[in-house]
Amino acid sequence: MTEFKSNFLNLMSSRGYIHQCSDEAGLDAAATDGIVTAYIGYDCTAKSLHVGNLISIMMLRKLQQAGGKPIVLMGGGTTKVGDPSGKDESRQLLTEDDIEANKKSIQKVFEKFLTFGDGPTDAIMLDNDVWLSELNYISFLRDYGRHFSVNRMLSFDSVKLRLDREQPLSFLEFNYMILQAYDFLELYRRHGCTLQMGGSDQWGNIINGIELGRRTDQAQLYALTTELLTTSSGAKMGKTAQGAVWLDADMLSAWEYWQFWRNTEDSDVGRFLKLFTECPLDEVARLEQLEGAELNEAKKILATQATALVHGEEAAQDCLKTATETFEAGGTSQNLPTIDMSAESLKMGIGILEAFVMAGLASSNSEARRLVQGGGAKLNDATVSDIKLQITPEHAVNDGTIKLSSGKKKHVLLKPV
RNA sequence: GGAGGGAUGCCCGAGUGGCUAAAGGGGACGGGCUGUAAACCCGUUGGCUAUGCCUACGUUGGUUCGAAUCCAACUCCCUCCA
Repeated sequence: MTEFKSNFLNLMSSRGYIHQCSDEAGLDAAATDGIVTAYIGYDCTAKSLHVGNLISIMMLRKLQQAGGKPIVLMGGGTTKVGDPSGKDESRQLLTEDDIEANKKSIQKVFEKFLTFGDGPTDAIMLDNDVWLSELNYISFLRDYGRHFSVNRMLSFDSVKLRLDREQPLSFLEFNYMILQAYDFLELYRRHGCTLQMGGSDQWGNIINGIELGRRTDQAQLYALTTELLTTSSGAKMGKTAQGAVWLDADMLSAWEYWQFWRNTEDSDVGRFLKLFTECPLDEVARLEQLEGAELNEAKKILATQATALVHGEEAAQDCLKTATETFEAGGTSQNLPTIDMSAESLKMGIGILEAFVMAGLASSNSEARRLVQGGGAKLNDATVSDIKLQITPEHAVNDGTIKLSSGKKKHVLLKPV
């Protein structure tokens, strides 16, 4: 590991964020001499960011901790174009209304990680739609288009991938990298932003921005990327059965979020503690050394700290408590996800299959039936063997709730009201 | 505008008249082993008021006792030419 002079790069390096840097020495010097202003751009393609975006959010947080100024750039404009990087086919174009709604919803997350304000190192949030939608086609081409060589653009991975696979790449998407390069220049001019960070898939786009800045403004800009995050077994981070691991509590509960981290693979624990928690490095080193089942302690710390950042300390502690009660004491915690049901219909008797669907543990009666037949369905911790079983008020235990489980990990309480 | 190729289940992909709710793989879910891990092994994987019924191979019609498979028109996509 290289030793840096600046707090910023030392922090980034020691916690494993750095994959590639365009000019380590130059950036190190800049970060030592003054406040570095850096930005990361976020697409507005979904209502919430997910775990895959988390590493970059953490980078902005670390930047601020190390005395830099973070800029969160919402891609209100670039989302209208669509980033071809890493996708082998075009996405459906989103409407402007959708983009606007997504943008509003995404913004909330950042307030948990960054301090916004007017001070020199306070974070600011911008939307590139402000300048991109103002552009005049001809003058833009003459002022900036001439700095881009199509020959070179064709060699970029994001483009090459499509061409090699003979997948379509529209001219619209082809322009994405130019717009992203222009963003960097615009942020340099408006806010003195000299560093763009992002995942390694953004490297080409970032370098384009650096080049453009040098050619038009003789600016010295920098790129810093992280490894694209995968688990040790190679799976992309952030995808689970239900879909992405969202950061928004409305889309994924704190409990599920905690469980996601709790189920981290052994070999990822140390790496994730460094990237996704504020756990001191010597403590991480100690936790990493744990063997076998003891490593579960480290996973709980990982889960609780990571959850605290997104959902708050209190929610994280609740999750830890719930998990301990449920998995270690083998009991039933009242903090498990609870679904209300009608007490009236319970009196009439509710079919076990219907109950599993109601609890969200199965998407159809047939799926619930298969779950029962496969021996994975439990009612109050007892395996259900009869698909015709009727649930009645007599099944309500522990405070009048009924516990349904799918497999060992997923539990839901039904509460008659 | 011309010539050719394509559209199949969550995804990839086989299937060219009945044996097809549709091979195979991936993913996912459940079980086993374990530590709420990984790897590995086994099972499941359209829906329903269920020994039956309904829906489904781009859309709409047609041929046929019978169509994912044959025919026609249409929609969308790709490649090459202009």
